[in-house]
Amino acid sequence: MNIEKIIASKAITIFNEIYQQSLKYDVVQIIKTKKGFEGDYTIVLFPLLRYAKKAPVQVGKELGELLVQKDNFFSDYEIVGGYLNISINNAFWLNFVSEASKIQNYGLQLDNKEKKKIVIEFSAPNTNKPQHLGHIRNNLLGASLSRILKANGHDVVKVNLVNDRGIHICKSMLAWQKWGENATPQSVGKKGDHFVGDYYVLFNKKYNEEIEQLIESEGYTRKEAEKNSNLMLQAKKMLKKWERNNKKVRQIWQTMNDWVFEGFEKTYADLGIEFDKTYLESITYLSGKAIVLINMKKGRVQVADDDSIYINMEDKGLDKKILLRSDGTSVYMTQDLGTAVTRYEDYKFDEHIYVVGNEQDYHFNVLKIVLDKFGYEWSKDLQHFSYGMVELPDGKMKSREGKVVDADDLIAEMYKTAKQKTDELGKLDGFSEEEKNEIIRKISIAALKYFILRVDPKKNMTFNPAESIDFNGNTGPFIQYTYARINSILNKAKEQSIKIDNTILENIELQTIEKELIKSVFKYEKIITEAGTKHSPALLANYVYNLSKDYNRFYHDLPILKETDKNSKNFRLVLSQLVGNVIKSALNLLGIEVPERM
RNA sequence: GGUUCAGUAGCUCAGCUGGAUAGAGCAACUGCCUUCUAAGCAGUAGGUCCCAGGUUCGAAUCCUGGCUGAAUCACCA
Repeated sequence: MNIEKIIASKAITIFNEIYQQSLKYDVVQIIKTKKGFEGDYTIVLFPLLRYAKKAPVQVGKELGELLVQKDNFFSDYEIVGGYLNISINNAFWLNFVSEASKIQNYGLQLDNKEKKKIVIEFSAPNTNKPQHLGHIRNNLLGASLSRILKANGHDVVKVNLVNDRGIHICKSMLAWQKWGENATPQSVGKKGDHFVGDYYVLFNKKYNEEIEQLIESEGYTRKEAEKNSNLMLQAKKMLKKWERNNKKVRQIWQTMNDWVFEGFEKTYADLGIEFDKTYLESITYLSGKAIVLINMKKGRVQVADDDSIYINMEDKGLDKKILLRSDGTSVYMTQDLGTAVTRYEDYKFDEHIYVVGNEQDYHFNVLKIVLDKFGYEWSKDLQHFSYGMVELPDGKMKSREGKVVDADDLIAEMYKTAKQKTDELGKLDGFSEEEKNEIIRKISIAALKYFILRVDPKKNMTFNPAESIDFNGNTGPFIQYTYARINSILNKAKEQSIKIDNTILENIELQTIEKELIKSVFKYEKIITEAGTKHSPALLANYVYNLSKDYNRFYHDLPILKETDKNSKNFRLVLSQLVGNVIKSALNLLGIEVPERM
């Protein structure tokens, strides 16, 4: 229900009557009444003045008077400056609480008439190193957006694309072969992805040493040294062998990738991330090449002097783009062409969302253009959900320099801090070790997820480790705590065998704080829609934080179980239950679980 | 150099489809636990909303120009 529209249309009907005009309702601007003023919604009078040809106060008075008089939807009005603040009848708010509390999944819009089939790709890790903070943002945004789109009634397919082939994996493989002495993750007691990642780092270390040494002893320039690096040549050779299906190379590749997948599985489980389908680039990478060759026959791509194949996009204001290297091998773009076409054949999607960092804005722009030039009319349905980088307080993360925040380390660190904090506060005394651990796990993951999701996705964000483990204020645990409090009240009500009746009497008097809280709940539907269309979990995160703040104020200022008036007590219990459900639902859309106690 | 995005309190962020006195949290200071969970609530202090013009009754929000930062610009993924 769009209440602003309803108010606007009521107001315009009256306005036209008074001033003999025939304005459309969208001339009227309805905004929420600012805090500190009496009223629920505000009609901005300025735009109406030229039609009424009267002073603002006059117009406001005439309009307000008739609105309240003719329509019992409104209960009162007040004019401040050029603003007409109107109050909506309490019965409306009470009725809303009553109705919303009866709906199973209040807020979710599951019967969308414009239901779309949406494929969403996220995560897309490389198998040469463990995931870091950047991946976490990607995973969380992708998972949350999927849930939000589902809540908007769409049919969502979550896919992962694992980049499991290429020169970077060969580097790890080569390093392991040379210096690994047949060690395995089990033999050294290390998580598989970290184990393999260590060899990637080792390769780069030895490679850099070699470069320095070549520059010194042979007098090469850096470029020449890089070209002549023995290690790099061996890695390239290994890649060629891989492509030719060399048995030995394939075997090492398979073994090492399996280790990495095992590690990833654990990280995904910790983060609560799941996929409907996982694509492997080692399987799909060839299909792009075929597409390029077909389009060469159709004259849509050009061949350069050195036999490389490129496409000309000068008509789109862009440059040329290489699609096949001079040696005939695929580039990144070629692979994405292939996967896009495969995806479309697999799902016939109405929309395809790529959750990928904004460093690749240009790439996805080009991808769409190339597919369009190749005649795929669905290229217009590809969307790049572009999010900003995660930076550390002292600058950017650099994986080659080892200056990264590792995902697993971070999760472990958060858990440790949450445990320490919980013990300090003595919050979970009397719980079994198992129950305790489970609650602490939920809290620590919530802190991490909320910290990342509350920031507007398209913006770069700074990750301050010290702040991320804070559990007070604008944090995930604060919201969870609100839920736990509500749950505790409801449990006590149950113990006292109080029956909560959500058929609410319409003559309960509402306190300002109660009304604020109801209005906050009322916004939920709108926020879900907005988060869906704008692709922004941050909207939901900020919403549920504000809702929690409103509830805590209510909880602090007004008695609930101790309220003596039976009707008020019942109403406050119904409202509490409703808020609890909305908090749980909203957090769920962010992929955050709620503890029943904390 | 071109393109895209960003610049709001000491710090991290909201607000941006134009509306009233620009909001939170953290950090600092002050109150409130014999009353439903103090991981809470209330308060004090902290602002040339990067700068300069323009549009408008009205601009943090829209437009233009500048400054600063980030990303990116045909054979790395």
